Formats: sequence, structure tokens, C-alpha cells
Amino acid sequence: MPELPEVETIARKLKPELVNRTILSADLRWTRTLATPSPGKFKEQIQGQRIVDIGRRAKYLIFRLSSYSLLIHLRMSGDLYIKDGTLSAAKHDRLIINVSGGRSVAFNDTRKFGRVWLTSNPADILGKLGPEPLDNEFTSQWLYAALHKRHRQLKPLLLDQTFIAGLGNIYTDEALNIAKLHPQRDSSSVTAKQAEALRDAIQNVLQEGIRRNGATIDWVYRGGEFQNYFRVYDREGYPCQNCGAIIKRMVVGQRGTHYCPNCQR
DNA sequence: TAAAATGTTGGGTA
DNA sequence: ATACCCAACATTTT
Repeated sequence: MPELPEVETIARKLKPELVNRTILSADLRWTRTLATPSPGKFKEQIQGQRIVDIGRRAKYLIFRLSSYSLLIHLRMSGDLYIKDGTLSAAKHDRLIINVSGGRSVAFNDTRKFGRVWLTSNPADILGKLGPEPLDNEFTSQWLYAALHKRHRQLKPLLLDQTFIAGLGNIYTDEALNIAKLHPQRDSSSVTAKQAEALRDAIQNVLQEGIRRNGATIDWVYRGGEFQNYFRVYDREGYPCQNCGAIIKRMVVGQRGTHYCPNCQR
């Protein structure tokens, strides 16, 4: 599920439920879900840690613990939910963290692409990320200059987490449609005015996603309703809301891409 | 059956 | 170094 609004939705939901609870134990049910450290060290180090805060950077969930940071990336199919600690593991639960108060947090991940890091230096993992699109530093001037430093197709560049952090396939398609920019447009050809429109579109669509509690697709991450408001994503054959032309689908940078061939230039 | 799915990374090529 | 393509990771759905 995981793009910025979905991860933000989860962080906001978990935070009031878990802050100040103590981690009692961890049940790692699929070894490769854990990126670092070793399973033995992980279980030893996480035990007894207090959850100080829960937040987000890009598509990473960040649990700030007493003396470590627990980072979780949901990748394609991950979800995190709280459950009664006495319940047995559900299908596809890869990691269960038992906390004080008789509850637990389950990392459920059908496709097993998700990853968990327990580290003293979160910057090792987060350091290469580009700016947060909802932060003040993400200005149209910065975007214009950054787009002109490269010669790349717009969509793959926006998906590059070292360029901007947090956009995924859905929100990128949506933002480009709102900004009326073609996904294959050369980044260095974007005008200052178009860069401003793109900045606004990115911020607005992410905020809309957060306001609607993210998008819920297929069996993954139930709870949001942004999927009912897609302008182009998964809307091949339907009319564009800007101009009425029929929305098309093509593959760009190995990703399914939905766009309006008339008004996105 | 083949294709596609909200993501990232490493390898190879030009 | 930059840009781009492919494969891999693993499972489910259409």
C-alpha cells in the first residue's frame, strides 16, 4: 500500500496507542523481513525498550525507542496493525512485537518485500532520501532547479526517492495529471510556472490522500477511501476530469502509468 | 495462463 | 557519472 499518505495514516493511528508502552518481546516469523541486526541481537536489544515516539520519514515508519530506532518499510504489501496480544499470528504476519498492556503490533506482509531495521543510526538508512514533499524546503524554486539539473523523464524522476521522498506510482500519476504534465516529459524542459504547478499538485494530492486516510487497493491496507477519488490511476478508458479525453495507460520506467494524452503535455 | 500489482535494489549496458 | 533496462524479491488476483 505504502506511499506517503498511507504510511502517515498508519503512523497517526499507531502513535496514541503505543507511545509510552514497553516492548516485552518480539516474534520474528520470517527471517528475511529483518534487515538488521541479526535475529538474536534484535530480540535481545528490542526487549525492554520504551516506545518514545512514532513518526514517518518518506515511506518509512519510525519508532523512536529509548535507545534505538525501529524503522519499518512496508514496500508493496505491508501493513501494521494492533491486536490483542493473546491472539495467535494471522496469515502473513512476519513480525509481532508484544508490548505492555496486553497488546501487540503485527507487521503483516503478504509479498514479504517489507523490511525492518533496528539501529542506533537511522541516518544510515534514511540519509540518502530527498526532501519531504510536504516540508517548507520543497519549494517551486527548488523543484525547478532540481528538474533542470537532470535530463530524465518526469515520472521516473519523481519516483526516485533520492530526488523526492514519499511519492509512489499512484500519487505520481495523480500529481502529473493535476499539473497537466506528460509522464515522459524531459525534466529539464519544465518551465518555472509548470514547476510551481507540479509542486502544488504534489502537495495537494498528498494532503488529499492523508485527509482521506490513504488509498485502499485490493486486499492490501483496508481503511482509506482515496481510491474513490483517483483522477487517472487505474482509470484507463474513463474520461479525464480536466478535458474529457479518454485516459490512457502505458508503461514508463517499468511502471504502469495512467495519463491524459490530451491535456498532459 | 499470462500479466499485473501502492517498492526498492543490484547488475549490466551505453 | 548519468540514464535506462532487466531481474530479483514473493504472493495473489484478474
